[in-house]
Amino acid sequence: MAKPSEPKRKKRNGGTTTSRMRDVARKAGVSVMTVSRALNDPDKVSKEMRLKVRAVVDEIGYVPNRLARSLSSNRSNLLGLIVPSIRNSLFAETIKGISDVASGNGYRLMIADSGPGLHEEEEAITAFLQQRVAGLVLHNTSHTANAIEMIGKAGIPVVENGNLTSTPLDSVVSYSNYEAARAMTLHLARMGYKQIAFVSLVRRENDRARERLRGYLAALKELGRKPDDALILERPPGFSAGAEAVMHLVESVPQVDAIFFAGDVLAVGAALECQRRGWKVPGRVALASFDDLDILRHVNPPLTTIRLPRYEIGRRSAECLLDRIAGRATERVSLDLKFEIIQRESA
Amino acid sequence: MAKPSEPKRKKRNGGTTTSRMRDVARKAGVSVMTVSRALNDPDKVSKEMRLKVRAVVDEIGYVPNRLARSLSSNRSNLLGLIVPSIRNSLFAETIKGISDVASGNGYRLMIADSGPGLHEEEEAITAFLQQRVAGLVLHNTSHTANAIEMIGKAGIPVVENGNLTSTPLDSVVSYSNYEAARAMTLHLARMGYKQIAFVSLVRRENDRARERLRGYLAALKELGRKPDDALILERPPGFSAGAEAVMHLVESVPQVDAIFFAGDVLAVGAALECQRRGWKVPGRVALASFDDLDILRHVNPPLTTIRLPRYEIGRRSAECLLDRIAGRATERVSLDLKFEIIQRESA
DNA sequence: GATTATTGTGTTACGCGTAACATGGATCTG
DNA sequence: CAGATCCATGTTACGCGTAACACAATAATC
Repeated sequence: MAKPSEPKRKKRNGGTTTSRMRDVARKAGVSVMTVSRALNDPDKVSKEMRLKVRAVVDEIGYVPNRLARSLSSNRSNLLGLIVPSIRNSLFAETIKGISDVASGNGYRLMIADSGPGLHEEEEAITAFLQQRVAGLVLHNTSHTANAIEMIGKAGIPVVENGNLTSTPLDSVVSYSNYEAARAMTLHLARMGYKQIAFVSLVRRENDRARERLRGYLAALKELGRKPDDALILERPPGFSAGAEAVMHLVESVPQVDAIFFAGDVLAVGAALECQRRGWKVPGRVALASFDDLDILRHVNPPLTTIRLPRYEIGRRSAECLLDRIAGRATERVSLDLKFEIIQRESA
Repeated sequence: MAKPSEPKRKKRNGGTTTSRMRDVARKAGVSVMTVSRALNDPDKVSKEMRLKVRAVVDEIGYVPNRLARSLSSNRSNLLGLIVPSIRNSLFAETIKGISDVASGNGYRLMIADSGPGLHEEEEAITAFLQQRVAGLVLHNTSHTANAIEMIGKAGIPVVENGNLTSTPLDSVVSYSNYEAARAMTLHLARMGYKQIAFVSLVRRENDRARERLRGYLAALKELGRKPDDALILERPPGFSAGAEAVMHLVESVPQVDAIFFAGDVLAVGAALECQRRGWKVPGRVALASFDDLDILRHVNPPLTTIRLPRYEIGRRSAECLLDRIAGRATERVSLDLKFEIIQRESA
């Protein structure tokens, strides 16, 4: 009987008092452990216990505390995702893929926008490790030394998915930017284009853009053509930059007959600009794009592009992470989800 | 001397061992409390302590455990955001606004995609409350009864930002979908259009779309016009649906002279479709859009639309939340960030 | 029917930090 | 110089759960 009276709680913020597992236990007349089991491992308790506990939980509106659970069990249900730009709709598909798998398995997704910089990525990684995420998805495939070390120490699985890097931190689920750019360049050459320009995002600190340029250059080499600096541009993201780039190229290098926009929505901006000016595509200049944006099919003419399995990349990345977290898989994965050239009318 | 030997740790997952504050304390020859203070409240410790602790932290690569901190202090640094569709680029700006403010203040953002359903939103809310988020941003302004009750019990600040609802759960930072749709409809009427069609997303479970329809109908009423069911459509999101809608309207109701696309990228799809078919815009039919997508400026002709302060909504939502969390503000906020009609060539 | 497994529940000891209070010395105060 | 005040640090007691083990009651085994 002389049960030591409940220790008073450390402190509580003002009015509202969230109920604890202990409150459920008391009300149901069982131990907290039984409540814990009834909620998280129902097979371990008898049916009547399960029902009684559930009833009390519903009655008092108990919301389990994941923080405490994670701390105690040393397992969190958080996944971290870091993308260079949340604004960029290209990532939306991948995010959705990750999000679907995560929430379908009881995991929650934290998203950080690192901007283009590696240092900001490191900060985001630090923050996520502090939250003790169970796994990380990184879009970048290059990182600061510090970031690499921290991730190594943390011992959590990581999937990179911006490029099929040959030197992943851990696992990689992606496609080859190099091969894709190379394939498109060769494709354009096969279509008969002689002067193929290449426009990408700014390549500094952007390994995808660099890989694409490598692929373009490799294709030129295979074709026995010399790269021409005047045909290689980099531009900030956005429609306007694409519009500007096509104007610039057509005017400054009149013999250009095809432009390969290797990133962002540049190609769309270019296509719309051509249309506005009444330039025939591909008559005046052919256009090709890199990303499988829905809108590419709807502009006039529809744009030749590369279809990338972005949703699938998200899905498989998350699955890979969860497999590793659950211990179902222990090997690093290097998964090439390929790409596909979609031939439409613009080139 | 007879210090009771370190209790062995409960359990550790295999190889990697994350260091604890205790390890830092031992190595620095101070108490854990001093370490805690040196890291979180530097003014409370002497300069030499601060430096010594920092040095040890760097040396052993200690990563503070936010889970433990949050649990112990009863304060988390997590914000939850629930949007109907992560895929939809409209939300990207708002997400960025929230994300910028959050990470600038040491908060982390968890994002859930609820889909169009209220029930899924409730699930996401539950999950976030389990993580003990410090605040919530909801795009929806209608919720299940259960969700409302849970949020009430949790006692955390909430900002809704999809519509300037007059019956917010707590605070609201948004614009009036009703007023915006009404204003655009009146604007189109002033431009001389007589038969103005209205196309929105599916209105069931989408209060924004319903509000916009209300605004459209209110404007018609003010104009002394009778709504015509044949001129009111709902469509799924996407370019194709917009393209289909414009064709459908022009063919089934030949006298239509303007179409107000009140949602998603429908208007863009419609504009591109008109262009493909060589229909003059606004000659054959005028087009107007609801959202301030960058691309609207680039299609031909540029689309008349409504500019919404989406980034600002995100930013102010997050600020409002943080003010409430920090106790800097205790009052509910109802902030109307307005909208602006952008007159371009399509109408 | 005694012995061994199985099942259901409770007990104890943490997980990793922070709040609140305690302590000892330096500084101020009149 | 006694007493009040401050400052830097330590001690204790939790926050809210789970892991691991203990234990009693039931079921399976021969």
